[in-house]
Amino acid sequence: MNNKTNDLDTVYQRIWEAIVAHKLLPGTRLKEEDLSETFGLSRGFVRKLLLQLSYHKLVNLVPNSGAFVAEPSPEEARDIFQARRLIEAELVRELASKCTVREKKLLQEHLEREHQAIEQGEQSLRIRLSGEFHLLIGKLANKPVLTSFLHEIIPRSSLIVALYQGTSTSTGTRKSKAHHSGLSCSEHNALLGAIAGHHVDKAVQLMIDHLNEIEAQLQLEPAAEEDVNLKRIFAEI
Amino acid sequence: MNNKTNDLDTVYQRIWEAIVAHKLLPGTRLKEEDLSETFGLSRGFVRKLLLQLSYHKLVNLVPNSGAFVAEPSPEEARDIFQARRLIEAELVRELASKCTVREKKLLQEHLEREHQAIEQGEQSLRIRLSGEFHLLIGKLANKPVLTSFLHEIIPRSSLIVALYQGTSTSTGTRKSKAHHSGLSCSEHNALLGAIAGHHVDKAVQLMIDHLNEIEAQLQLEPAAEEDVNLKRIFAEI
DNA sequence: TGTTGCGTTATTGTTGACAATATTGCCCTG
DNA sequence: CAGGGCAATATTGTCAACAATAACGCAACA
Repeated sequence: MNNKTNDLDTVYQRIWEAIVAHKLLPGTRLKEEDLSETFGLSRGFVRKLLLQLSYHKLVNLVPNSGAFVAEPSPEEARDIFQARRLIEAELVRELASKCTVREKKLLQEHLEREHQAIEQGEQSLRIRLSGEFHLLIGKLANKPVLTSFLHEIIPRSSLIVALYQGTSTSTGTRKSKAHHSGLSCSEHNALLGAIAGHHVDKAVQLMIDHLNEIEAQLQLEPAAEEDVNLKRIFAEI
Repeated sequence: MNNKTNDLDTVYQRIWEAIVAHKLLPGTRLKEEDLSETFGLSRGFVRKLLLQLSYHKLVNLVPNSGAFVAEPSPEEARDIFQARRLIEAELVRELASKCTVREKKLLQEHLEREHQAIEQGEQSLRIRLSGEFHLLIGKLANKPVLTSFLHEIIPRSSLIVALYQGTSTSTGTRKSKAHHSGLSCSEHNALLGAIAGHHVDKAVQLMIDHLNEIEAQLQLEPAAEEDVNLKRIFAEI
């Protein structure tokens, strides 16, 4: 109704960004009719959309109850990062051993955009680009299956990072966020150097270190139960 | 209409078995209405079903054209087995390092059923159980993400095995099939021994060898083009 | 006052009819 | 007789009304 770009993929991305940017908080209920009139889509489309989001584990689809944006647990977070280390180490090994000049250029261009996003303080864009850097590595490594797995867990990772990094005090956190952004970007930079230079083992190690670094920045305590959520926790069974 | 067990999961499995057992040949078109009246389901359900099957890459969903049972290429096959080696090596490493008696028993029971299926010549059941053995390892290893990945590629592997093992002469092939069945089962047996005995490195190596063995049995030539399929190959773009 | 049961409302799930699209067969023309 | 376009048909895609279900509030009772 309001926005012209209301095809399925676009709306999917808009919702995804809203989730990652914490405009839609974890646990929020997504009513079909609300989404339907917000984006000017029929309820049928909204249903497809929610189904896709649930496949990617960004929303939780509870039968006869509704769709809720996902609240990945610390255990899930750790599990996901472990899987990422395994898969991305392999992908980066593959790419580093056969990276062409053209591929190097593509990675460089991407990194440039990442850098711009940080400078211009576009947090949401930055998170997306940061994820897409990893996806680009997968794509260039030419391993469709492993790359498709990455497509499934990187959005979840983004949600996890958003969830577990900035929940404490305001000023201090903002500082650490900025720090983290720059760190991540410089690590991507180092990674690119190793890949382009065909330093296979080094590239693999840098990737693992990078992922460890991201995970280490998170505050993955067992999570103090919020009473509001209890209801849904039992409903989820 | 005919069968009582017409819930979504059951029908899904029946179709999957039909595909793996080569009752539905790769490239076959699956018309919504046909399926709908065959299983006594509404077209809406059939649609969901086909969507699920396409997520698992067992059917190819071409917009405005229909659903076709997938024809994984030799390249896809190799890619899938490479991914399996990576993931399952990790899962078996995890499980072997902390396998309890109870878990050992579960694996043993499963293997027993596999053995029975071979003895009774139930080829289709055997293929399913063989896949489920690997899934059980994943489940027991307690790595949800990696295990969910396995759930995505093992059905595809089954389809690939069905596709690329028995397309040549009849008697000779049948012999090799039987041979392969027994081999696979005995390899599962050895694997179980290493896992239960907490011989981590040996278990990992056995798993990799086992997967290599399966892949090696396949006839993954570049595949002589069948004229019938050409149409669809171009439509798939 | 707290709790249990019931009726109302709001939301999701399903179906069947209709629209859009592709496929097929036929006829007309060169 | 071959080829291209057009009409007929078959199949998929979409939507809107209806059914089923769960959430909510109110009232009655302990």
